[in-house]
Amino acid sequence: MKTKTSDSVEDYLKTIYDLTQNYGLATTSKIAEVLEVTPASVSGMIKKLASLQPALVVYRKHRGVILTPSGNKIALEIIRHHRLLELFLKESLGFSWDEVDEEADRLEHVISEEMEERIAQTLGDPVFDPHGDPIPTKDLLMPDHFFVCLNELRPGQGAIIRRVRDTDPDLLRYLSGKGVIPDARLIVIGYSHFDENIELKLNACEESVVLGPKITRQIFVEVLPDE
Amino acid sequence: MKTKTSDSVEDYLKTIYDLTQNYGLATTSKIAEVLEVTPASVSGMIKKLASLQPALVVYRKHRGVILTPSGNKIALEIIRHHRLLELFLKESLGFSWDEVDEEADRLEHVISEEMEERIAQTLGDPVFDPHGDPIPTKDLLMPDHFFVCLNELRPGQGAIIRRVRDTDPDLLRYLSGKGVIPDARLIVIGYSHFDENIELKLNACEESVVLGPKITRQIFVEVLPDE
DNA sequence: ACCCAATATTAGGCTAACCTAAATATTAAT
DNA sequence: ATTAATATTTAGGTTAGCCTAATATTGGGT
Ligand SMILES: [Mn+2]
Ligand SMILES: [Mn+2]
Ligand SMILES: [Mn+2]
Ligand SMILES: [Mn+2]
Repeated sequence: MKTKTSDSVEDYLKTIYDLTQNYGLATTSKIAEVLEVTPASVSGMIKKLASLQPALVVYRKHRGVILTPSGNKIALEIIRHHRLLELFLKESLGFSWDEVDEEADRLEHVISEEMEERIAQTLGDPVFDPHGDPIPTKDLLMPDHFFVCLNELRPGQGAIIRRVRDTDPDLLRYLSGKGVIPDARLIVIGYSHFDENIELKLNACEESVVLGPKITRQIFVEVLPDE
Repeated sequence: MKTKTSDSVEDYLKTIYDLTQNYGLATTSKIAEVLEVTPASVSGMIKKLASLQPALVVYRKHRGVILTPSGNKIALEIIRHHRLLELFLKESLGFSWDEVDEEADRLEHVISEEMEERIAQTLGDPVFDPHGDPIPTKDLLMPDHFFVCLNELRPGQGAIIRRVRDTDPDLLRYLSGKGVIPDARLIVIGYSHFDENIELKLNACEESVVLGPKITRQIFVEVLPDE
């Protein structure tokens, strides 16, 4: 009887998956930063993950780490739990999109496959979480998504917001206060190459909004064809 | 910043609470049996709980253990989580009453007070869990309940099933198969003092049911006045 | 090509929660 | 009151996951 992987191991694998997607590689210090542990702890855990039977990561010292198929599978299981839970907390219990990440981070490790399945059914097998991140399918395939980063748009271009990075709850609250949320339609009306500020007009609001590059790099959109 | 009590400590306190209610005292070996650890482990944990600041239990060696007010409070918090979760899993996600205990045993440690509150609201501040156990109120008062054990009833007496001990999922499945579930109305039609079997007729069913004392001691009812 | 700052690893330790085996206390039966 | 059976505690040890401090590697700037 194979014993469940620990919460810690699951968090490491999930983090390695995310960093690999978003930065190309997962380094010791990035993992440490995300998980709020010391780099020394990460070195130790990585060594362990690499020497498990079967190995969950491939490790080349000082070169960072990548997931093996086994590690990838566990990561996707946890990410599916996490994103389904986020949506469930929002849709069924009325949480707001800035609160769900923290709660899902704890719940993701303890729900059964049975509960995962019932949540997915209740929500109608959803494809995106509240931040626009894709939810891996039941057989653990990550849906493709080809969104453009908002900081690449220029005046005249129209778009629909599809995804906002979910790492900072304060930013999420700030953005929803301005109507910058998934599915919002917008048109870019200004850009300054000095500070990379982008000014945009949301369909739903009167006022225009100016966002700096620190923010626009966290937002991803579907670009609309010219009218 | 006081750090959260561990899952383990929470399970010990919950178990001590339950044993104290149901048996009058919580002994080392009973705790060990419920938590599926060795008595030696329980001795160690109890010693620790008693020496915490503030103490969570009062411990007299070889005499068992009782909760302090602090320990009681934590136990009731976890029991409130557990029972709200059981009902939520049944009502909102379609779990059956024999599945909810196991799932709630894991979830009870990780839900936030915010989530507890939202679940309670969604369910309309319920008073009983799916097995008829009372749910502590938000300010951690355990509602009184005065039910009679089914094994004390005799032919001619009518009753409504109010509570079934939730310790054995197989028994719960067996009983719901026969219609023996909370809120079912029944009348006792037979009793044998040789084997303490009780025969009863449920309003909802044609057939009568015979239950042995091992079962009737797990079932609690509200006795109806004579007609 | 070399050096240094940034990154990463190793060495050594700690704590929580468990275990087994040995010792001891309690209780029930004579 | 003794003793045997049962219940409990103590002693000693393991494992996972973290920490700090010391050491080693890497890679960019000169
Ligand atoms: Mn997590
Ligand atoms: Mn998300
Ligand atoms: Mn539990
Ligand atoms: Mn219950």
